[in-house]
Amino acid sequence: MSAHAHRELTKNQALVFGSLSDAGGPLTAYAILDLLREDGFRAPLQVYRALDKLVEFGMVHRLESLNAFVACSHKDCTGHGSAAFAICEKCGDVREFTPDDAVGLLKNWTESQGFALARTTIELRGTCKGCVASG
Amino acid sequence: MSAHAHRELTKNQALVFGSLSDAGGPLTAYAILDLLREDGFRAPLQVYRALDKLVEFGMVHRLESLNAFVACSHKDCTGHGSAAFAICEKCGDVREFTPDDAVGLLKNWTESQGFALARTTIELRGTCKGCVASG
DNA sequence: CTGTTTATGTTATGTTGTAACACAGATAGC
DNA sequence: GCTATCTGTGTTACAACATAACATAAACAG
Repeated sequence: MSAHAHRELTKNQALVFGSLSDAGGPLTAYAILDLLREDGFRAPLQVYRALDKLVEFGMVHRLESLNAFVACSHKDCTGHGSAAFAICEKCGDVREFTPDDAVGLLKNWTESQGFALARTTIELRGTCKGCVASG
Repeated sequence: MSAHAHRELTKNQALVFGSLSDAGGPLTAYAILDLLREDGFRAPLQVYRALDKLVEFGMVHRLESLNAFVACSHKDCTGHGSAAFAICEKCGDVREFTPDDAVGLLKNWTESQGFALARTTIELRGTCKGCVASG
């Protein structure tokens, strides 16, 4: 059982996380809302409030450059290092990875500047291997 | 004379770039629109179209996590490496820097995956030196 | 001088995200 | 039991960010 399940999610949080897990890729908040209308969701705030908590828990990541959200691909997201994302602009696939070496260098820079780092956003846009091959 | 000026900007592009340069920090498209109403701007598209070109030219960067835009801090932006940004959540200050070492490691990862990298987004959130000291 | 490309102006609309207020359920302390 | 508080929820309305579609004009190559 994944560490995610250790946390007691509320009903709405579980529904939203389930949508993202089932999707296997990024969804916008409004896409989630549409998926959950049959479960009683009526308004964007129901989605955004659940997403806020899930992001806080580390179970969901926000993709700033897509205005979308994705379930963390790790079994246990809490406490892992900063995530990065490779986003294919052809097929929309998103690969999460953890570039500890690159993040370490960025941390070195922030420390040298006296900048107290709270959160990193690293998003790489391009074309994935499959789409390069077929395109 | 900076390399930026080498390029012949259209009237709207020059107005938008001037706003961002004068601001010395990030502005949203609608903030730019309000600044330029006295110059005849009436609609968001006038701003977005100019921003699209300025970003394409490398003279302006988009900050994905702020939905805002900032003039490149380099004299000659064309052709320089990928930029990164340290964004202070207290005072809103944005520092642009060029972490070639970290970007190099990210490129190594993409190459090992067969991912054709087109563009990197690196945005660091936290508290700048001044705000750490005063807070 | 005509076809093409690029920039522009304008209206309307689409997409993403929050404010404000009301209510329900759990629970800790008296 | 009772009430204070905290968290989650439901709903309406709205704010903020971005683009579609269509029309006009200026620049320029052939």
